Amino acid sequence: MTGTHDGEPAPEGVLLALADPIRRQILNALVSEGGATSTSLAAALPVTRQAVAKHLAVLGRAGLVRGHRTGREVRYEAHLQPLERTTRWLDALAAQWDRRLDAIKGLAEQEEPS
Amino acid sequence: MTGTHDGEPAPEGVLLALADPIRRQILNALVSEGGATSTSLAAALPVTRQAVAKHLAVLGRAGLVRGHRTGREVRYEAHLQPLERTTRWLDALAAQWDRRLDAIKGLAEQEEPS
DNA sequence: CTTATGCGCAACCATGTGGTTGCGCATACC
DNA sequence: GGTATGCGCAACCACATGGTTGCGCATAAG
Repeated sequence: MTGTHDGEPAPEGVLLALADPIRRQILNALVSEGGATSTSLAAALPVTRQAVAKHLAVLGRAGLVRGHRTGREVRYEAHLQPLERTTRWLDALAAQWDRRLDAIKGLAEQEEPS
Repeated sequence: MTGTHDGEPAPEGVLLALADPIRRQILNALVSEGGATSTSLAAALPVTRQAVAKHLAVLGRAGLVRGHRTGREVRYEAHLQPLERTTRWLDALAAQWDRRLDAIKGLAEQEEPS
């Protein structure tokens, strides 16, 4: 029972969202400028507004971005909580695996008298 | 000049690899058992050996896994350095964005006398 | 030598993704 | 009122992904 104690449900959405450079650029712009619209974002990126909208949807599903409508505009803002949860999750995962790997290597040395 | 000082080149491969549950299971098994073959991995997973081989290729491209051939078998082992680099990278990213968001919110309060 | 096992390669398929264009609607501007 | 702007929806396209099956080859086992 080598405790796989996961606990938190593995934030796949965040990993997936962050694995794309354009999505990172968008998030970066959102953070730098404290929010923006799909149109303004598209102006600074090499893709159309529609493509940006799709990326925003992905970021939204990951909980990294939320959009508030004001009049005919929709202003998107970054929400970093999921990112921080993911950071901790990843950290824990790496640590756990590291420990397990060390344990195994320790065993190997013991049971192999050379 | 709000220093984007990236420094490290953003480990997309690792994020992408880790965003898939099966790939995580594979990596987990590799860590737990100190290495395995595509065949033995497939036996414990709901997919064929070929599918596992493809996942191993993805993990390999991310530098998370390396395979050594011994006779007719190929034993794959986990390599965690890229994972740790990614952890640090993600951590730095989150911290940076957090600081920038705080800065922006600070400004907003200042220039808006209510 | 013959058989069994483990891998790699290739074809194939369904689905998802990232991108585009075009259109219609609602809100703001004059 | 009419015009311009911002968005959402839908169709469409090319390509990547995740999966399968089938085959052939090389190494181990009998």
